[in-house]
Amino acid sequence: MASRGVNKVIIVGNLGNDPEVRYMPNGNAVANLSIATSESWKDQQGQQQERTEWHRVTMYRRLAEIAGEYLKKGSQVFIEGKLQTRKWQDQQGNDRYTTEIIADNMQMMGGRNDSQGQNGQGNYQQRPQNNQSVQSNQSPPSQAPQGTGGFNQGQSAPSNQPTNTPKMSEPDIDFDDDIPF
Amino acid sequence: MASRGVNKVIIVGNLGNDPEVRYMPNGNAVANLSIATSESWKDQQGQQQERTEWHRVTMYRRLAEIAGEYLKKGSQVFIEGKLQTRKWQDQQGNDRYTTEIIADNMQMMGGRNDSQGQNGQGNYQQRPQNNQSVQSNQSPPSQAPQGTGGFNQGQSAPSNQPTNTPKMSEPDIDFDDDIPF
Amino acid sequence: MASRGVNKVIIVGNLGNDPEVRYMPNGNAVANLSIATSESWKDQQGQQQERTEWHRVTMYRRLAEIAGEYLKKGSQVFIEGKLQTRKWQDQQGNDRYTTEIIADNMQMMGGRNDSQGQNGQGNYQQRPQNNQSVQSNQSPPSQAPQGTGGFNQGQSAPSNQPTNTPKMSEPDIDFDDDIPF
Amino acid sequence: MASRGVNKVIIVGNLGNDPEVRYMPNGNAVANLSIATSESWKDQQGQQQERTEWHRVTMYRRLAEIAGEYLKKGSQVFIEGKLQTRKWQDQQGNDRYTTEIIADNMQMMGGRNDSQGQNGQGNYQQRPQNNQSVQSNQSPPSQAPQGTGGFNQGQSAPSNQPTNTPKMSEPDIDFDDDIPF
DNA sequence: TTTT
DNA sequence: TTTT
Repeated sequence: MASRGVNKVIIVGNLGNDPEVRYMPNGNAVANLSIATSESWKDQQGQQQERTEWHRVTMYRRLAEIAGEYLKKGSQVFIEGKLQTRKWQDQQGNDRYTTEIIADNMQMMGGRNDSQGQNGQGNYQQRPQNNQSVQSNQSPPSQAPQGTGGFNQGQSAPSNQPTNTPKMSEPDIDFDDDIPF
Repeated sequence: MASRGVNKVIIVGNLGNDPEVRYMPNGNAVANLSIATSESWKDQQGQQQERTEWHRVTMYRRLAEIAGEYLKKGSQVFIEGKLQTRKWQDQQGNDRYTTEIIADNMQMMGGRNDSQGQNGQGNYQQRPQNNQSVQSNQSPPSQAPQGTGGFNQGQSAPSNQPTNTPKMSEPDIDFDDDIPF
Repeated sequence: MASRGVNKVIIVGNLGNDPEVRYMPNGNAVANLSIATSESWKDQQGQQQERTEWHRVTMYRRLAEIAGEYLKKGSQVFIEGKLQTRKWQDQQGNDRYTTEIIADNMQMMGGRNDSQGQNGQGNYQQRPQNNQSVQSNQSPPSQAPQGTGGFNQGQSAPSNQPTNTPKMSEPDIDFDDDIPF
Repeated sequence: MASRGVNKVIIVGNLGNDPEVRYMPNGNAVANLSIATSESWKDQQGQQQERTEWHRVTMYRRLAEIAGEYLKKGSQVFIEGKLQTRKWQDQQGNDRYTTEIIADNMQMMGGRNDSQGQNGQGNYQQRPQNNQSVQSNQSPPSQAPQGTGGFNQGQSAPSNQPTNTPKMSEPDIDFDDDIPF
């Protein structure tokens, strides 16, 4: 109910690979995504520079299933979650630490990146089957006072379907053995 | 379950007045807070400038009760929520709009950092009695999927449908005359 | 340099109309966008409910120009900015208040919404001419567009010094009659 | 100017130790902070559970100096920044990765809410030496402590304790053996 | 109306 | 290692 602190991460980036979805013994899904965000700037010499940051994102349950179904390599996605560093042992028995973003909210961007119908986009939040987690942002209309309604609500409609998303950077190959991420 | 879009606000500021707490017919608490954030900068003349922004924040249920109990004029607080503009009519019958931050997460600041006693500070998130809304950030160890099955729901979660969503919103009557904020 | 408080808004939504871009006497661009975010949930009766929230977003300088060039009705966009409520007088001389999101960072989603090549997407932030980094939250009164001319305009904001900051943003003339948004 | 993606972290937590401040050859300060955020919940058995997450935070220049001057073990602070994972080699020559939060905005919490004196609190953001505004998300390589001296390393540096940090940044001597964080 |  |  009460905790001390805020631990929030928000990223908008592209998947370097298709999501990896596994299932727990209890049937819950777990998805691992590798998402890239990049920033570019000019250095002192006026040279354009770019740096790509790869984020390891983990999702559970329904969110994991949705990711596995709608996201793929190259997909652009908005992720909201928290940071979590877990400890593990490598083959030599050394302690290792891997930091991941545990997602609790996801918004697929750009609709179709494979150009078809319209869909495959939307905001999904953790919404445990029993009644756990979740997020409030979208929670019911909390106080929803509205009333009339009126205009504009049509909502605007998005569009952006034809997203020919990209090759993205780096093949992102490898990620071998010992590397936690 | 799914929504399109992200609507998030994060502020850290000070209360301009003690929280105003009211109770709905159904017994739920509603709190209204006026929170200031300010920024300062130097203008071209090198003059120090400052601008204060006042935010109208609304909280419901448990969060409202906690605010009423622990916050007061001058308190520094971290608020996370969403924007919501509601329409109302002024005395002349004109449509008016007021934008508020509907909070779903609160972190009282200012614990003792000067090493003395301790006090009421901590992070509180919407955690409806029935089991609605809420936020995930703090949700149980969300990563913790494995294992059993159900668990986790402990607090964290909310479940979105069984949301006894509420009438909540209460007409929001009152708020006097003409001033929206 | 130092300010008290944090005032941050993050939304991902769709434009309800094409951006409205105007130019200040000093040549700086100002763009007004109407962006929708929506959330859906099931009420107690199990009925699917939806609520759309419309956000008024204002951008300055370079960001405004980019918005005018690449965004259109329906475009999905990520916006980061701060809340700002400005006071104005309606025709009856009554005080009115309108809350806007002053954007300092924008990320066009979904690449092409018109289906062509790949592009038209990317993250743009307020970035002073000298080419530093920037962001507005704390930045000087990023909204501060007006005034002279010159500098900083690069994009909206930053620079913390030469900001001819302002007495708030432009009168915001125009916007018709009575409706604040 | 333009980048693809958003990489943002927001935490509110307490320092586990006094900040470690070092200076680069070029005179720029670099601070390493270890900040804890915790969440609590009840497990299936109704047992109160708690999990603490430790975040490694790195700041540069002015922000680093302010942190060194005003923060200390136990201080509560709001941090906004971006995630950055740097690669380094351990003694066995294995690749290791450490994820840090490169801060570009800081708000010291805990001013007096109990009405007494006043103190060192406030929001400080990255503000390049030339005195512009700044922020890092998009900012150029904000970590890029320009100037000479091996700049950019700026970023890697830190390590707050056991970091066998890497070549990257600065000598970054010390920091023991194998543990990255 | 807060805070610095 | 913090904090509650």
